[in-house]
Amino acid sequence: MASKGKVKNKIASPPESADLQGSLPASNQNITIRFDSPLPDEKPPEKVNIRDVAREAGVSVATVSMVLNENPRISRGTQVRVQKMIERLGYRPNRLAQGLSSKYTQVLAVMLPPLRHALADAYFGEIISGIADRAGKLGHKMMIEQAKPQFIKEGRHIELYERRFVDGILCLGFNEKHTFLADFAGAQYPMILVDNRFGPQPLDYVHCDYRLGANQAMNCLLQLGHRAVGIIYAAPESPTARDVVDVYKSRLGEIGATVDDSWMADGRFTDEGGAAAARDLISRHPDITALLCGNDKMALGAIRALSQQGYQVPRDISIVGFDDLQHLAFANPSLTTVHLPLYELGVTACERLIEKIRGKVERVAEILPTHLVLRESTTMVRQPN
Amino acid sequence: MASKGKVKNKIASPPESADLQGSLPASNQNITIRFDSPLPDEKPPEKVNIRDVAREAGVSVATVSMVLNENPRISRGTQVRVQKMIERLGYRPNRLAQGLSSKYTQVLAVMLPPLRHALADAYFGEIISGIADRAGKLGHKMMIEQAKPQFIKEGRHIELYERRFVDGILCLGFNEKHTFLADFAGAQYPMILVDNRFGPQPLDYVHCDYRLGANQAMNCLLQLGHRAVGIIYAAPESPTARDVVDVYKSRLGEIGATVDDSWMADGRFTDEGGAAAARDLISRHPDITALLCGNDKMALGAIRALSQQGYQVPRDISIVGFDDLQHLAFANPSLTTVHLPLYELGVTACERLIEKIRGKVERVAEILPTHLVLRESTTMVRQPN
DNA sequence: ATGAATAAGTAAACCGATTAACTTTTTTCT
DNA sequence: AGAAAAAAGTTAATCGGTTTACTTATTCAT
Repeated sequence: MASKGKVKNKIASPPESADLQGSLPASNQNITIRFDSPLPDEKPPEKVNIRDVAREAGVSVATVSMVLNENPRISRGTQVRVQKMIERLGYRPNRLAQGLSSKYTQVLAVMLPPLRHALADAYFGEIISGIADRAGKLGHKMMIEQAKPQFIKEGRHIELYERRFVDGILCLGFNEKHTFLADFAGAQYPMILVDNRFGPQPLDYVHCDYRLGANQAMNCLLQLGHRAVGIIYAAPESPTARDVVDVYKSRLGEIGATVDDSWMADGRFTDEGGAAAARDLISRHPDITALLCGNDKMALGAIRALSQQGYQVPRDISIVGFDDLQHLAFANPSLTTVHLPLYELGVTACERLIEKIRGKVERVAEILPTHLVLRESTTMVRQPN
Repeated sequence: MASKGKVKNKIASPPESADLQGSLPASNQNITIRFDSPLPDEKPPEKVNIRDVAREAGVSVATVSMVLNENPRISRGTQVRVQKMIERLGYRPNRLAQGLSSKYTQVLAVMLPPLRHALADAYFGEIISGIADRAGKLGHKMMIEQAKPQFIKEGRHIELYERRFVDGILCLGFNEKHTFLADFAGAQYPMILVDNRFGPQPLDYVHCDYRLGANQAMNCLLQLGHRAVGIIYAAPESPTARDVVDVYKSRLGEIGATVDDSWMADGRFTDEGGAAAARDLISRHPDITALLCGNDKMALGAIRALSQQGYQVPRDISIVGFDDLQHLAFANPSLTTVHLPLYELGVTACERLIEKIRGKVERVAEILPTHLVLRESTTMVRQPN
């Protein structure tokens, strides 16, 4: 039993790794030079292929291949012998050849919307980290694509499969406005929509429980006595974003608070959008006491805008965000926010995608729980004196 | 596409349709749908390969291949005829096969340090955006790898080439402490170090002109009358980071200002690191009037720490950063900073790498100019009254 | 005219794996 | 003991391109 410590998939938590000691790959230690080679073995850049291994090990090419793929048809003895030779020769199977003759490329693509800073975004970054880690662990590589209009128009997203660049795609940051997603409907090509659903077609998805999150946020605000609560939302084309608005409305409705569009403003997911939305809301409702924000960036923008107008957070207005981005934990005031398990979301989406690739047929529709992180940007409503 | 009428297979779909879909690849002839669909948009999932194209176009496989590769040996007439057939059949060359028989995979890797949020970092994001855009334009795909210690230890960075995953690698965010970089020295495998140099070996690199940037920053501060200037640096193992410190020291030295280690603090490139460093410096030198920061994040941390201690920026202390990250232009106060052409850096690095891949041998050692962006975090030194 | 050079294609050998079908040996079952 | 089944390999076809060497038809220069 070559117990390779095959760790079964747990949803791992983010690694701490900061220290990187690039130790030189000390070339295989078992070099055991028998004859007196005066020169320390220079490296002949001869690329060794599967045939070389087969010849040296005295078996057929097929056997080597089967050893490589851990085919149980090979006996333990041969397995070990061939493995030894593989290491001795430093053989690395050519992935192009493997992909050509097998069904899989072992590559996934992460598709991002064509936003200017999608690649620098903490929200995406967190999800992608999860994807990258799990993909690596499962022996897959990860490509990044941005779905520019031109790219889609030319059908390059489908080309990704057809030309055998990738086995599957994870789509981040899209919504129902992105109609090209329907191209993935036939189950023809493995794709998983991450952190959203898609109404028009039953696509596979994994997303955070925005309804739960919204409830947690509203629980918090309501328990603190807030009744005049505004919302800064974004992307009404996004089902998960609508979930938040729905919950917001119904929770306020339940307690008989007025809730109409004048309490809602679109912050377009951005910093400045959030700021503008906050200014809007405060001017329409000077008596507003709390703000629910669709993401942390907008929450931050709102806080900034409000404090520039002389309001203090949380004394005058409480703010709750969504995301729980790391670097905002240190903001001032630090942000009360709904924690989205973004890293785990990436991990899960990646796992499901690979299962799909391997042939699993069940529909993927998974929803991960959120929780509220209470920090400084919320407090009890001020009693009107 | 237009008519969404026909809902695709629900679980319980009529046997008839299931039958039609599921089986018999036998008659790949047009299954002329008699319904009201005017265009028999048959979607034969038959994968068409180069042989099919050759047969249909009445030429040899070699000719098709040459058309694909725009080989001038093919006459204009044939070229057009074959191209037409390629489009008619919707042929897409299999990249694995292309890679296997040609020298190139058309894939690049971006290697990042194993920092927890490397993928969510605005600095990396900006560079990667440039890389992605240019790579796409030049017909290359982009992979992302994080150089975890284990990854390096197992020699997987070299494996990337040996197994033909990629043609070349761009290394971001590494410094001289990352000794594995020496593995790329032999010019054996195309690699370009981005935004740094590497002392121990003559590696190819492209980086921003940190010396110029530091001079621009110091010009600004000195012209504003500052003499008591501290510096928050990071990663002394990084040549470009040392450039900044060098310039800082020599510029202050020139005007006879005292400059020793007590004016310098390591902010580890992070927000909190910058804050801690600022607190340190201010306690050691309460009379400090300006702070040069190695990046925007540390500058922001410093501003926050200082204002928490009752100092006002820029009234009491001027701050200059490095990077010019987009989302910081809206900070309060907005940050005076040295603009690094990160997007262009990515573009350039990508171009150089692809040239290397194509066989160019000259050493790559390019340095891109910076400029100062004057905003609100700097002002004239207060006259000691 | 005529041999040489050029243009435009083609045939076939690769590239380096996987895998279906088959063979040979060893076990198992009755 | 003898037939059937399982175990452990091997052979050869295949994946889908690129590229070298070779062929044939033209064009060119003298």
